[in-house]
Amino acid sequence: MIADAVGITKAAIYHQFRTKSNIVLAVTERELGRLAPALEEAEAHGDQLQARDELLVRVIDMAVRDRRLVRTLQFDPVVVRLLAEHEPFQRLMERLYRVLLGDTGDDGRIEGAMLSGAISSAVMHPLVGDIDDDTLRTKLTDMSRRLLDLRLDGSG
Amino acid sequence: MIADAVGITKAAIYHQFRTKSNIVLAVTERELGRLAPALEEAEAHGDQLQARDELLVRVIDMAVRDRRLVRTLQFDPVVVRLLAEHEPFQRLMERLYRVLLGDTGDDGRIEGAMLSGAISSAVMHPLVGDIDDDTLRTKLTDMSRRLLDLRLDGSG
Amino acid sequence: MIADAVGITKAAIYHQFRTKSNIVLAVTERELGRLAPALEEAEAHGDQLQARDELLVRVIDMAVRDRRLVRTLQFDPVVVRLLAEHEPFQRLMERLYRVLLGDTGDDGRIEGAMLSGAISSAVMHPLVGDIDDDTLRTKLTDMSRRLLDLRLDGSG
Amino acid sequence: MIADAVGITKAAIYHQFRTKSNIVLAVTERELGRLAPALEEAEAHGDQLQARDELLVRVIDMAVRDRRLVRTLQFDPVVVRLLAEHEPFQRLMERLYRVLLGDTGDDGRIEGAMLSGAISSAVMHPLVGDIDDDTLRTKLTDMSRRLLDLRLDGSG
DNA sequence: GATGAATGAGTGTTCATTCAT
DNA sequence: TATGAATGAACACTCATTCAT
Repeated sequence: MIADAVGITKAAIYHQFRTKSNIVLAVTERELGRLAPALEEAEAHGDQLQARDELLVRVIDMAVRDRRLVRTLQFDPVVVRLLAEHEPFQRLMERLYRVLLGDTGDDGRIEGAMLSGAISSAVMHPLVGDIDDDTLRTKLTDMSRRLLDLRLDGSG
Repeated sequence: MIADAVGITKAAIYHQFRTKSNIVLAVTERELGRLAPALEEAEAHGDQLQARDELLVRVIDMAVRDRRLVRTLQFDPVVVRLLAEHEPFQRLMERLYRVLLGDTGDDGRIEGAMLSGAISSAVMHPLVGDIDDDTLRTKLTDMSRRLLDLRLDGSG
Repeated sequence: MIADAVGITKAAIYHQFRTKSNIVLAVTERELGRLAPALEEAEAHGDQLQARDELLVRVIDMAVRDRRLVRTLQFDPVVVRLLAEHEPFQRLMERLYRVLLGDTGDDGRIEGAMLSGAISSAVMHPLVGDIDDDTLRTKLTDMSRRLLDLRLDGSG
Repeated sequence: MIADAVGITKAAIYHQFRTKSNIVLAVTERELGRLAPALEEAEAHGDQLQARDELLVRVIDMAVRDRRLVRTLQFDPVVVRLLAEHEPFQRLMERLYRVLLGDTGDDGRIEGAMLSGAISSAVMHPLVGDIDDDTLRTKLTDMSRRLLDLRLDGSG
């Protein structure tokens, strides 16, 4: 499917990436890399709510825009297992969760999983196709804030 | 895979279930059927928060106990498509969401998707294996309540 | 399929007929046995055209009435091979052809095959479904006579 | 079976032909394509008996040479159904019958079915194996002419 | 750097048959 | 007599991967 979509032969792909895993890792790295600036910014500004919220918005934005990518990263069993064993990816996710959840220790794992599961499930839901991107983004941000108990009542 | 795991021949499975779909539906029906009593109870007691919360607790309980089932129902692409076309299952899920989310109209779809995505992702997360069931249940209930804005502060 | 159609279990059938071949042979014998009287009559009256024609009419009649049986006997590869190895069936067919074709020696084989092939193909043709039985019978008799060069111009 | 017979793997076949249908269609097209010149010639020379007879001879020739092909095209239930739904094949057969039978309207269907059934049954008959190709061809041509009432008594 | 051809291992499914009860 | 459960062997088809060119 990948080869067909790209318009070259399977063998050509195997020339570039020795295995399917490599393709997955390459794509994942490239896409998640786009979150890096916002992540670094947030890490620099430590505990400020606004920085965390900013990052959350970016994550949701990416999920809403690249629904198919999200579906694959989150739900394709082969991909999931692969990424779970790929340290660089795991480190990135840990940093992401630490910032978003405010350094909640080991429990962060659960909250992180819930957050990403919630967002991914929402954007890939078949019936969500009708909803326009803006409404979806707003709704998702709203609920994610609630899930994270991220209250932006004036302060920052 | 199923046949190998069970230790019988493929043909023996096909003797019991005429198609793979039938296997999936049989398992799903059996497991989700267990939620029926709590669901009916909640529906009978209408808008009471306590009934909704009770149902939420049951759902989380089931997810924590049967992690692999949840993973399959929620994420296996074949299973997901099959269930999406199976009316009885769809009706059950709709009833479930209507009670849990308090009849929030069309938006309920997003919230429902987020809730189930959050719970499923949490229980199937590879790193959640270390966490004991009780902690996981508590944490999940807590966050789900927040996500649903289900506040049980005295009234019911 | 047979078991379902008859409304009993496969195992019950295997109790009566030890193999599928036996079922086929039993059915074939029963159905083709119905041609026996006309065949014996024709054999008794030797070279008379009328007797041969009478038999031809019976054969076509049976083919038109029992289209599905004909299709199976003539075209199901398993059945064909089975019957080709079953002496009693072969003997019956030989007698049939000898009478119909007027003892044409070894060449009778070809003519016999052509005759039965022609009739069977005609009755099982998908587009022949629209044609009413009488028209079909007439047409078939007509053409079969031509094929056999069976001219009934007054004499007998 | 095909893969085993050819001595390569099943997957190799699927590399060349995406489905079994494709194999069937490819073979059919290649073989029946050989009749095209004679068919066009006959169509050009309209109602002349000689052109029709020439085509008949070609058809019989092909059937005698490629007995196994004929058996499959005519009698394999899967192949038959497939070809019945393949328009190009249906169009070719219609043209063939129209020329051979002299445009006999709807009745042509029965005659066409009888002709092809007769020829196919003859060449695939197990006991016809002993008869040499020339004798078979002659006999078949002779009887087919009779069936079609194609008398070549001088005129053309 | 790319291609076409091939492969092993699997998946979903059917079918003729067997066997303990 | 009949049944339910099981089986081996096949079949149509897919997928990740390899390799000679």
